Amino acid sequence: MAYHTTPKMAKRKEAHRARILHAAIHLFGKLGYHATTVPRIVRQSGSSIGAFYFYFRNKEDVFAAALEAIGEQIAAALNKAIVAAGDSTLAQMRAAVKGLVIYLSQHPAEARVLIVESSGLTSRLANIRRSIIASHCRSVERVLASIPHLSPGANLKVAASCWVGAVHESLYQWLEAPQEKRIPAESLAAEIARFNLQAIGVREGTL
Amino acid sequence: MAYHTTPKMAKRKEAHRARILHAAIHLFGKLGYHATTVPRIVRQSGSSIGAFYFYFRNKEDVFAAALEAIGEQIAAALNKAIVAAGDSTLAQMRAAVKGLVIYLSQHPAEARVLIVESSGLTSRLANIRRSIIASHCRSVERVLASIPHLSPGANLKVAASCWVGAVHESLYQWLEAPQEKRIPAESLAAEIARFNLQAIGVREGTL
Amino acid sequence: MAYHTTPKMAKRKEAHRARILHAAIHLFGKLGYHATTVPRIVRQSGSSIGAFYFYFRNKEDVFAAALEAIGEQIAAALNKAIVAAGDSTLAQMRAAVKGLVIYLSQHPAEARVLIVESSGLTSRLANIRRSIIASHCRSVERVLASIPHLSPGANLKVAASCWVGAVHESLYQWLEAPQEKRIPAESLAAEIARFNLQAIGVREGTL
Amino acid sequence: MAYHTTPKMAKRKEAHRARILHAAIHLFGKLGYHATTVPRIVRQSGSSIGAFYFYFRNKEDVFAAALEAIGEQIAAALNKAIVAAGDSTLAQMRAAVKGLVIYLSQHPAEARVLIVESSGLTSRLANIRRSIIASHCRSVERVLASIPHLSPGANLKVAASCWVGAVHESLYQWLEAPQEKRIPAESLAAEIARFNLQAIGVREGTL
DNA sequence: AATGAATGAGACTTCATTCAT
DNA sequence: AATGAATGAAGTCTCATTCAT
Repeated sequence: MAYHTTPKMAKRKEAHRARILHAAIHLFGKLGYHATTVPRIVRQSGSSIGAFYFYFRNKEDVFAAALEAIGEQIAAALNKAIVAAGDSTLAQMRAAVKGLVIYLSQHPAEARVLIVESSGLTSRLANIRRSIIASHCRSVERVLASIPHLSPGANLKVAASCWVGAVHESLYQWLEAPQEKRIPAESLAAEIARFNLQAIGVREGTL
Repeated sequence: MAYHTTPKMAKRKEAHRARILHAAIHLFGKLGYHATTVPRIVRQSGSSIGAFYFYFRNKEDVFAAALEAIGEQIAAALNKAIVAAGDSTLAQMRAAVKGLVIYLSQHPAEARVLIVESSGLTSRLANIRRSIIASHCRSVERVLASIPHLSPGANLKVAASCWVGAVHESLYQWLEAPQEKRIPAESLAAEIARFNLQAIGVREGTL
Repeated sequence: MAYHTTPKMAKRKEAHRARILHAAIHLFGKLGYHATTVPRIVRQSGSSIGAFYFYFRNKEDVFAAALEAIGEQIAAALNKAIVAAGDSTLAQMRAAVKGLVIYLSQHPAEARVLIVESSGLTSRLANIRRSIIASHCRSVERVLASIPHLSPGANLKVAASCWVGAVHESLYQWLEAPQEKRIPAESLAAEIARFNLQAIGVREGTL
Repeated sequence: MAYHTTPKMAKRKEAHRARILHAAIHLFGKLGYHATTVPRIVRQSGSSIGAFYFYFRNKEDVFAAALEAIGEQIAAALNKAIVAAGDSTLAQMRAAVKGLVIYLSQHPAEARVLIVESSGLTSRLANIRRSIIASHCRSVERVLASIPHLSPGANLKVAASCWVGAVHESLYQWLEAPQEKRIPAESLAAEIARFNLQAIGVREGTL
């Protein structure tokens, strides 16, 4: 009766949890927090209500997990893009904007969860959202601080939030637009990068 | 037959409706759409459930009315600020950003309803929100188009959404911050204006 | 200030009441008791809620009035048909069945109110319905009693209710059928008359 | 994965559903559709609101289920009565009328639901009611068609609806009468049978 | 580890009726 | 006579969560 938790079982467990989480992100992105019901997540993931509450404390908990997973995925995507951009700070900044835009445009459910659906919920979720955004902002702020001559006297915190807001709102509108009216994700990324870089004093062509 | 609808009664009616709408905006801003229940709006406004449903078809309907009222108030505030700024296009742009930021910082409930709480709801509400934002974006776009030499080759639609996004996100974070950590609204406005103007090629000191 | 109730005013009053009652019958017949709301009756009749409650105590009251009016109209129609049929008892019976069927087929709203919609309501309304039906039954019973040799030993009360039930159910089904599937009202009347007359012992061709 | 739905549990489930349905029939018969509220069905059945909506989509749905259950019970009762009557068509017809009357007089709730309370509701319910009645009518029609010499030239559809209407209206009045005023159910059945058989040309004493 | 029947608080909404004008 | 704004009781239904199996 005293089972050992074999590695195989642990893997199955993890897979089951991941399946539920994945379905949840999909539905949260498509329907929003309130329209996504637990039974529906369960149906979509081919799991059961019991299993759902075994792996997650409650509905808020899956949303929190979803948000955190999205935050990590974005951080990873950004890192990869930045590393690939080489040593130039400006190239890295441009790569970061583009990396974020491209990643989110390719993962619309995740993008909607983060940008659209995570506002106006409980304070715990608001906190998680805020900490993800804040972490992005701090990254931007750090880089801005490393090239201080570009925008002397500016409040870097505000600049960083403007930077992030520009990315989010543009993406939001891009995601809401019908597929056939969208410009290519790459062009979108380039435009946003230009706007943000120029806003902090980088001239086109400069590096 | 119809001389029973006196002007005095019509005025009372309008006042009653406005009272409910006002309470609704207050609560939507404080609690969000879902946590704001009809009974609570009724209690807050000192009205009755019956009156609520006499003046509004349903909860979605008050939210729509709130959103539209906010859109109009903002448009009016912007207009006033722009007119007061004189004839210079740049002065007008700076005034517009400042006007919007100042207005929303002084009406936090309205700001939260528009920026934070109006996402992730029904598609009807998403449409109303979108049309308000789109109207702001078009205003920005129009002005950007009037000074084309500043940012040659840029996609004005994207630039406009970046511009609006920068305002919203900064304000969002400002509103979420505890009162004692906030910088003055005027400084916030100035910083955002600087970011946005520089992003479209306007150097500090230029006019 | 002390107005006299002139005859002209009394007539107007009566007309107003009749207009409401007529609209009510129309709607009760089309939608049933519960789906027919007071505001809808008011709108349909071009009256006002206040006027409605001036002329009728409440909703049940209009339904009662409708039922009574229908009862009277039917009684009148029957009388007319019977008188027109001459002195023969059998001819009168046949005329009565036909008169009822024809009348109701030409007044479908009234027919539905009486046959379909007046069941399953309050006990007061059930009583009114019952008394109308009972009055029909008594008429039938009386005639049956006047030709006792035809069905010796039969319980006339039961026979009368069978007779009335035959008329109602056939009409009900006729009314529910789509227009294009209906046989002519005259044929329907003739068939029902034959069924009922034969049931009490009258051979086809006999008079 | 699915070995958790044991037969024992399935049986409990079915019993729970049946308990609710039974309580619903009882109340619909006593109070009618509209006066029967879901909370009341729940209280009567010792169940819970949640369970109610687990087993039935909504109130209309229980009524539909009730109507269908009643239709099946009646069909079964009729079948039994007819089989017990032997091979003679006339004996079968008499047995059918008696079987129906006796069954309904012994199940007054079911009788009221079918005859009294199922009119004037939603179109879905009207359809179910109609299909039950139509099935009775078709049975009658079929038998009538098998003895065509008795009523030459008659419209069998109309005759069948008269036949069924006679049964229903008599029973309706019998059920509405206070217990002490009722004639025995057997007498009622005999009288109705006589009326109906004679209506289609069967003389008393003939077989 | 897994299942899904069961619960009930609480949301939204309707509509008959009243009453100040 | 007439109006229609105002009321609130009461109804239907959803859904996150628990717990016996």
